[in-house]
Amino acid sequence: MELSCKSEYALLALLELTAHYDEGEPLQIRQIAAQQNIPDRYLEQLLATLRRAGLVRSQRGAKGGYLLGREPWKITLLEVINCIEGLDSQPSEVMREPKSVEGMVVREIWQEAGRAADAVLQKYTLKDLAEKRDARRQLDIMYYI
Amino acid sequence: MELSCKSEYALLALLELTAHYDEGEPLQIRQIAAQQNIPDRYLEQLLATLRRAGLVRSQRGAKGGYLLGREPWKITLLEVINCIEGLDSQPSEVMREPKSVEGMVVREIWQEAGRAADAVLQKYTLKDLAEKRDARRQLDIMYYI
DNA sequence: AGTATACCCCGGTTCTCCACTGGGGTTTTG
DNA sequence: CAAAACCCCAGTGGAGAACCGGGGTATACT
Repeated sequence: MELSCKSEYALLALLELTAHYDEGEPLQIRQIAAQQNIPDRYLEQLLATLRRAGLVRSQRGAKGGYLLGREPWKITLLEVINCIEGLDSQPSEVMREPKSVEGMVVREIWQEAGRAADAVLQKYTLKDLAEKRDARRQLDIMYYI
Repeated sequence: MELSCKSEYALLALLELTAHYDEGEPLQIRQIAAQQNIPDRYLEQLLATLRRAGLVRSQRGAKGGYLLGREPWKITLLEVINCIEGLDSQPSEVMREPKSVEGMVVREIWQEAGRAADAVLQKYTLKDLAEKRDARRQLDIMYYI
């Protein structure tokens, strides 16, 4: 399980949108990028991908920005990484055909392992992640005292 | 879960060694490479790595070659991929520190997903893989008739 | 002994992909 | 109408994967 920079940035950005979900006002790319230490021009591309998948909504023009496309407890981590990592990694898997029986069997095991990992990512939502973060923050304060 | 070329080659080679495990005579790189369509000079490097980890034994000189280091049912797929993929991928994970609380939480979830995938790879041994291959071969024959 | 056949070690090369940057648009608010 | 934001497309630099090659060393067979 490799966590690509892309996926991490996307999750951090969505987590930031989750934190401000109740306010109902859009968050700007600049603010998200500054808060999470993400290159803003790069984040722009990721948000565009997330928008096409409906995970975020955008509001154009001055005072514009981004909002979550759905409630935070209805967006799973699996959706996010499938959206971000999905399109370009699938053709590379398809193009190299297993060509031998051994290859087929190996692939099947790999798919089983992948499904096991996906199951974990599917049971967590953005809300879960935000709650975990809050709990972690409380812990940090206690240790500080 | 990406299956790298390296890992697949290593598994196919070990599977070939498993098939000839009872004979007790070493298999040469050339034979393995030809049988599984692997570039032989590349396979050489992978076998060297597997040898340093004790997963295979080598016999030098004429009539030399490679043998499994242990019984096929005592080698798990997880060991193999950790051996092959392990050393160079870990420093890249360590070097980028999470730096934010959000980053930490995301990493933890990712590790949980990784452990779920590893659990699958750990429950399969080379013997299991060889049996799966044989069962698949039988199926192919039945469909052919 | 000598030679052919294997493994062994180290380095280089090519190619692809990721992370990132930049230039120009278009839409909306004030 | 101008500033602020999103939008689209294209390019670049570096790292790593896949692969190739040269030269060495150990061992079996004759």
